[in-house]
Amino acid sequence: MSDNPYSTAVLAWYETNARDLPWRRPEASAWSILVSEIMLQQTPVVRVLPAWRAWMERWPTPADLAREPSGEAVRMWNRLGYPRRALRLHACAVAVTEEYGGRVPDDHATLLSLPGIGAYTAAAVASFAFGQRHAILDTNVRRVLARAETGIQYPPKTQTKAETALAESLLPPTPSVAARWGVAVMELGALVCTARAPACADCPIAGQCAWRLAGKPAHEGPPRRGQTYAGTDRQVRGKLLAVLRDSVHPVSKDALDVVWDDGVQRERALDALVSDGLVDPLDDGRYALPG
DNA sequence: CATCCGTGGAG
DNA sequence: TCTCCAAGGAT
Repeated sequence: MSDNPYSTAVLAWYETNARDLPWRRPEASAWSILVSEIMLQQTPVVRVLPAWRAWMERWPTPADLAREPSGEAVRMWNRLGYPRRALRLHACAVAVTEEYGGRVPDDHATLLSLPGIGAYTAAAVASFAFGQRHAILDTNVRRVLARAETGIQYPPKTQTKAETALAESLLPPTPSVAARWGVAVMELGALVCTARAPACADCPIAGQCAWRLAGKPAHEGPPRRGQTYAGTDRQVRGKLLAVLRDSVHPVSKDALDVVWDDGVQRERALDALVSDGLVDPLDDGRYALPG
């Protein structure tokens, strides 16, 4: 096994162009890296930065977070989106504190067993925090590999086994190099090989990119349609939760009812929030963030 | 495996 | 305005 054909160029590019993100600094704890990865799930770096700083200042260790009620995590999460992540991060803190002596586990399988941590995040923490050799396959890497290797503009909508195999085949043999490679390809996708307007002129592997060499053929097949948001239960959930987040005290049912006209949809959304553990229905008929 | 789960910014 | 997309995970 030897390093893949891109690694030297990509690693050199990363050396010069990497962003100075706080969770990449040498002094960043494994826990702070884990927190950043949860926050970064489907959320842009620029929005995570201030949230991560405030979060780590308030709760520097998993034990600090674990002794808070989960509702405080939901409140602190503010408007980062997908608030179930806050709940799972809190559950993660509890598990790390109670089952692993307050230390973030360093093996992939154990990380994978923690709440809110899937294949990508487990690999990311094992690689970025502990320098291990794991394939990093996030939306950025998928796009880079789709273009450079497969020669298509966009990766498939859902991740395939072929993509996983490809990412693993490109992994440099030495763990420390592999870890560096993973974050470097991700950064290349985030800064150069972007979804809308890739800056091929600035790309260190443009000369070896199958998609570019093929003349950048446009995406084939049906348009990659994302779900619409307006009018969905997600929007209603967001409005309901915002009321609770912004109130120090439990709120009356009336205070929740005003945020959405359609009563059927509103009740469905509220029930779902309760079911998810994001909202706590009190005995007196009011509602609060979970205690 | 397809769908659901928030939010905000860029083009 | 409207569409697309941003370090995914759980079911």
